[in-house]
Amino acid sequence: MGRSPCCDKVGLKKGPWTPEEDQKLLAYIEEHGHGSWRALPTKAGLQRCGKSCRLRWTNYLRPDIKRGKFSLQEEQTIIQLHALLGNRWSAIATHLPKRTDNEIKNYWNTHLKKRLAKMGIDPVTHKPKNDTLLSSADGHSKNVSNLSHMAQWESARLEAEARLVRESKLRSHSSSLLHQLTTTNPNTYVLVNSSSSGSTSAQLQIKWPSSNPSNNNIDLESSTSTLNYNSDQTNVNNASSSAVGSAIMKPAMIEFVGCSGSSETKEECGDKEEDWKSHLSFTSLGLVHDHQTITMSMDAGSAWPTATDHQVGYVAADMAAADQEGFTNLLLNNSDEVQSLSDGDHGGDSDNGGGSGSGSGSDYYEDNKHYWNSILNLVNSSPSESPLF
DNA sequence: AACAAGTACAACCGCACCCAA
DNA sequence: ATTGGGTGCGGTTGTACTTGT
Repeated sequence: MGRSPCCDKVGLKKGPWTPEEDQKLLAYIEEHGHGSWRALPTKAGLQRCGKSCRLRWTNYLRPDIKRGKFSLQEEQTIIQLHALLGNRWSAIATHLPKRTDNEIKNYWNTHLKKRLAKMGIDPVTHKPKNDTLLSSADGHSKNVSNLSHMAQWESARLEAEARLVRESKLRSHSSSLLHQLTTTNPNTYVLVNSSSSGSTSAQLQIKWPSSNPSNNNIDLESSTSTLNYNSDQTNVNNASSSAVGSAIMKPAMIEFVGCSGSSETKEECGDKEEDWKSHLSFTSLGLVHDHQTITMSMDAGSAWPTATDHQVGYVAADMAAADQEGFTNLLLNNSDEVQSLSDGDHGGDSDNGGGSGSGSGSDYYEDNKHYWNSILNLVNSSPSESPLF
C-alpha cells in the first residue's frame, strides 16, 4: 500500500536538534501531551516532521530516561538477553529500566559486539566461532535443538511481555478479558498466576476446561516438541493487551507442582477447587509483570501430545505478583540459573528434562557453561583492566 | 599544531504492523 | 476487503568527539 511521505517535505529541518528545538518540544509535550505526532510539529512551532519529534522524545527527551554509562549488570543483561532474543532491542529494553532500545542497540554495536568478537565468540550466535562444526558433527544436535527451543520459547515470552509493557494502559481490561475468554471459548486454558512475589520462578496455575478431562494427559516426557513463535497471530485477542505465540511447549521447562503427576485426572487431583487445576512452574524462567495477560495459542497436536479434540487452546496467563525483575535478577544474580538456561538441562536439580536430560552430561552443555562463565568473568572484570578490551 | 583514524551516539530511513474509516 | 494514518522497530548513516601519529 502507498505511504504518504513523512519527512521529505520541503522546508522541514533534519539533523541534530538544537537546544531551542528541544525546549519547544518539551514544553509542548509537558503541556499538551504528544497526541498525534504528525500534527505536533505545527502546533509546537517546530520545523520538523512528526517522526523526528517522536524519536527525539522517545530516545532523548523523555524524563524517565537514564543516560550515561552502562553498568556491568546492564552489560550482562544485554549480552545474555541478546543471546536469547537476538536483535530484539525493544524486548531487551524492557528489562533495562530507563534505557531505550536505541541506546541499547548502539551500545551493543559499538561496545559489546566488539568485545565478544575479540573473545572469539560470534556475537550473533553467542557461540565460539569454531563451535559450529563441533556441535553439528556429532550427536549433540538434539541438545542444540533443545537449546534453540528454549531460546525461542523465552524469546516469544519476552516479546509478549514487551508488548504488554507497551500496552500497559490496557491492563485494567485484563480481568474482563479473562472472563470473556473463559466464557466464550470452551477450549480455553486459563493460566492464573499463583506465585509469591519475589520468587524468581513464576508459578502458574493452569485451569483446564472441566469438560475435557482428557487433556490432563500431558506428556511431559516428549523430547521432540518444539516451540514456534508466530508473530502473525498477535492479533488474536489483541484487543485485550495480549500477545499470542504459537507455542509448542518444551516439556523440560515444565514441572507440575500442584498435582503430583502429569497423568492425574481431574478427579485424582482432588475437587476442592471448582475446577481441576494443575500448577506449572516455569523454573528459571520467572519474569512476569503485574496484572498482565499473555495469550498463547498452543498447538495441542504437538505441545500437548495427547490432547484430543483441541487443535488449539488459548492460554491466557495473568502473570501477577511475581517480581517484575525476576528474570533480570535471575540472570544477574544466579549464574547457575544462567547456565541452566544455556545448557538446556532445566533443572540440573530436576529430572524432568525430557530428552535433553539424557544423563550423558554432554560436552555441548559444558561448552555452553564455559561460554556463559567466560562472558560473566569477562564482563565482571573491568574493561579498562582487561587486556582483551 | 595539524591531520588521520577510530569511536560513540544521535538521528534518519524504510519496513511492518495495528487499527479505524 | 481495502485503504491510509499512526506508530514501533531494527538497520544504517552522519557527525561530533577522542586518540594516535
